[in-house]
Amino acid sequence: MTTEAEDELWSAIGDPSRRRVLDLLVNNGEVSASWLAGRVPFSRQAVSKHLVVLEEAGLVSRRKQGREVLYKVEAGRLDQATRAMADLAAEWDRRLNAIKRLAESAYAESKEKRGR
Amino acid sequence: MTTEAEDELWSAIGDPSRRRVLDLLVNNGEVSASWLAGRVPFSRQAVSKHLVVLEEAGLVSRRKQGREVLYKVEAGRLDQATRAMADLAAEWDRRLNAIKRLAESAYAESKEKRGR
DNA sequence: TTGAACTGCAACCAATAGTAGCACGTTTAT
DNA sequence: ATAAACGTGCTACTATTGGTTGCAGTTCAA
Repeated sequence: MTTEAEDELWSAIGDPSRRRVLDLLVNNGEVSASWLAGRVPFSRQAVSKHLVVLEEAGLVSRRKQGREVLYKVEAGRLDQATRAMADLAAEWDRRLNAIKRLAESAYAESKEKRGR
Repeated sequence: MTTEAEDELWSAIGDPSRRRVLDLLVNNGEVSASWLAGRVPFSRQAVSKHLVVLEEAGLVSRRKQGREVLYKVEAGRLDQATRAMADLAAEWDRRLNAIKRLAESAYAESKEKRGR
């Protein structure tokens, strides 16, 4: 279930700081590291490092324009990532509900025995 | 959007090792740290530390029985966590699709102009 | 009662998120 | 044309944290 490639996606998105950066990119299109740094409680260098990680995970791409570098979200890859997240969530839900039903039927059975 | 309490959930689930531990707990009910350590590529102490984090995030609870300590998933809290994950994924999807539609209509417009 | 199993605690190591400072390239203004 | 200003990247440094080993304390069983 937890493959290595998916782990890269998870740890990219799992980090709170990177999630903030990603969220800013999703909502603002194509922007620079400095612009992002102005909207986030840590330095430009930290933003830049996170962008490297996100780029290695394929979640963002860069484009140099003059003296600045613009970053944007790779929609397809992010879609794949959110799908994986939703899948795991659904899988856990499924298991937990199965266990819950087991517990309820066990309770009903014991109740029946007590009543006998 | 990204509150502090939710960040605790995310970084709890975002870590690959913790996700493996959680997955084992979801699939096996109530088990001990040593049992978990036997099914995971790191030591019992590492498992134990992860369980502390998961417990502080409210995702698991502990129960002492004789000389061993049994852990189990707190279904309600995990449900809340997976819901938050799905919500963020949906939100990103929504934004990306909106942007995609914008781009397509802009393309159609430029095409129309070129054809004129 | 002696030994084995399970846990918790402390010390230590390695990786990484964060910082600050400097050097380099590009734009802009005088 | 040249200097100032802006944006970026690189390096060194610190702090946090995931991981390890070793040891001591409990509980169960022979």
